[in-house]
Amino acid sequence: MTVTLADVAARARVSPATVSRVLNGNYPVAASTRERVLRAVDELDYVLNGPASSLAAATSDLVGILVNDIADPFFGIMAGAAQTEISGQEGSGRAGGEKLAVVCNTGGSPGRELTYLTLLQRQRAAAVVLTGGALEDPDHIAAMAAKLAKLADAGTRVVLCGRPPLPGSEAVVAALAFDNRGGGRRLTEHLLALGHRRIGYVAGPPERTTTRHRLEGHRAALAAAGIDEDQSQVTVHGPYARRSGYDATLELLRRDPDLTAIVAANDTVALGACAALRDQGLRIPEDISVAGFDDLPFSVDAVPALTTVRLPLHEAGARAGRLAMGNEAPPPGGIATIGAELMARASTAPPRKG
Amino acid sequence: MTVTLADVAARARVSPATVSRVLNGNYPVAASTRERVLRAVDELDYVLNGPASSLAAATSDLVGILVNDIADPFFGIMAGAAQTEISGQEGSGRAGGEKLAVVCNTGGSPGRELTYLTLLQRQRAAAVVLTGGALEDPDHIAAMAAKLAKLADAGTRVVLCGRPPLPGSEAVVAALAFDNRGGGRRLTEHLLALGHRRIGYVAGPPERTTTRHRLEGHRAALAAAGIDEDQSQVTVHGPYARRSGYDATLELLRRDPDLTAIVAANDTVALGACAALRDQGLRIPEDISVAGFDDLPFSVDAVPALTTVRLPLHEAGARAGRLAMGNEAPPPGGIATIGAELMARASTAPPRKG
DNA sequence: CTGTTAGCGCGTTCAC
DNA sequence: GTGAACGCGCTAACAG
Repeated sequence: MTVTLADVAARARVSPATVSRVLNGNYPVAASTRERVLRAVDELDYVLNGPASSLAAATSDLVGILVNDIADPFFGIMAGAAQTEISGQEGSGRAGGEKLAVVCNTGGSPGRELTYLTLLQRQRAAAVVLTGGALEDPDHIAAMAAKLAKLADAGTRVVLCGRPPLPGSEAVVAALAFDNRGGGRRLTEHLLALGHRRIGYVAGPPERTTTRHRLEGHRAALAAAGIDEDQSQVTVHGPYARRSGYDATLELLRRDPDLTAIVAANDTVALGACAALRDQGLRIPEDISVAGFDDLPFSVDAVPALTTVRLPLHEAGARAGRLAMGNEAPPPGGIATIGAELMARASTAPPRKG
Repeated sequence: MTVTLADVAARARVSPATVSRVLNGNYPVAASTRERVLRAVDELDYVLNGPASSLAAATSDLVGILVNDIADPFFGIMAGAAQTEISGQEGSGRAGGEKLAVVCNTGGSPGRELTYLTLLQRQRAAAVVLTGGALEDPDHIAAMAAKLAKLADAGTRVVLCGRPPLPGSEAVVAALAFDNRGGGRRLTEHLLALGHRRIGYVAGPPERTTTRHRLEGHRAALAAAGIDEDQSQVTVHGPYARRSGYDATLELLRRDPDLTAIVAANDTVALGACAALRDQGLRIPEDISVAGFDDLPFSVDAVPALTTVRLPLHEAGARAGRLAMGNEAPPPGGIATIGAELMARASTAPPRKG
């Protein structure tokens, strides 16, 4: 039924071992033999049996990329860059020694995250890239650290991209962490410099590193400016979604109608915030300023163009891909912090005098 | 080093076969035995060897989802829905009989598309879902048809989602095609009803089914309204990207400054078009109307809100996932057309008199 | 309900 | 430079 290595060997009048050698290209083979084998492969339309070769070699060419939300370009950009770096730019359809780079959508669920890791472990994946913020629940952290240690132990390269180093797991090849705290601080400093004092904050889901770090940066800037009031009144948490920005903004306005600026957990949330403000008849930035985070492609096209913090998602993803392939030396200590740059645009302006 | 089925069997004082049976849950096993085995699995932290079991069973739990651009929510939404349907909503980290749903980013390259299919074939994937428009190059169509036939032959379920049925391949379980032609026609009819007569069109890349069908719908509406001039003057092709919409719009304005409306290949392109128009000092929709396609989440938040055509991406992806799992009966003839609904919003209005 | 026996298809020592 | 033999870890018949 299905053609095997032995069939190819018979047709090429060589031994199975030789066929294996030309296919893997790791041993010297006479040019004439190699050609004969390749021809037989073509004529028979032979496709290597992945499971069999993985079993025999005790490794596979699978590389998993985990994302929290595949419908969010934040993850799509990183994953795409990593995948390109791993699978190679072009493809002939032949499929030589390529890796199979593959993205897995956890939906932000810790259970699914662990399940995917187990599934990848089961496949003896060559590498795993974890993108985006992590959940800070102690149980989950412990479970993740244990799982990653086991993966690393089995020879799987583990790379973190846009995620802070996991406490208690030195099993990781490299962690590329975004400077969310610094970015958050600079963004709020920008607002403070414009003269804002009453700033609402639409935060991401609690217990996520990304959420916490951005919020900490925000509050650090406020504290440095001598704004010491309790911020919990003007902070609302919610998922990283447009809808959340919309609802939270209405809530913030209800709590404090005198806010002169709103900082959102990310650009998507900021867009929802803008919609809510418009629906309330408020003009941006004349009546109220808005800022986001990430600088996703659509942010520059928003009206008004969104002030935000740029994260080099593409570069980070590509670098993670290279690290996963072993094509780049890990940073010193295995940890690199990736800068976050303020992009001041039209959605922020000085508050109204009055 | 790594613990195997035999280790578990020894610890549970049963035969390897029994362990296999409780793990796969396909044979009756005494409750007491099953519990003993499960405990041993836990104590030993055993993880099934995927390649070995795939080899023995001649099937795998891998399901591939191919997308043209993972950074584009159009694909992200479909892929996410399909993946959820396949992998299940929740996850305990245990990984029982779950499938490993996995998305592969072709970047729109035919070579990479074939490479990924070969890689999935090599893994003996349980199913493959192809999303989005297809390339119309005859060679590529033939190669794809052959490849899909071979996959189907090897027991892999093939499902098309948002892609028209492949001519010459009846190997496909089901094809869910979007009504791009109908949607395109209704959109342009809407513009015509508003009074527009000079309409520019920013098309997608040539030789893509999606591009062609949307354009055909557009032109069908024009023809039905008696507008028979050569449309090639007011049509510009480009990738499905923001930048393309920007550049193409400038080009269209140069060719015909009297355009009263611009139809874009999709919402992302439409956003770029809007940016270009604003940069030219034109107001939307007072000076010129703009329309997109897909109704991605951000489109309703654009300013002004974007008139577009809604595609039920989530539903289509979920259905494709169910079809891939064999959890839903294929439509009659294996082909279903999915409706596209006009969403008339603020970015379109009657043209200026004068 | 459970143990025994064979392979699944390939990579990898060894010899030659 | 090439072939022969063995085993990777598991599932699928068969018994019993």
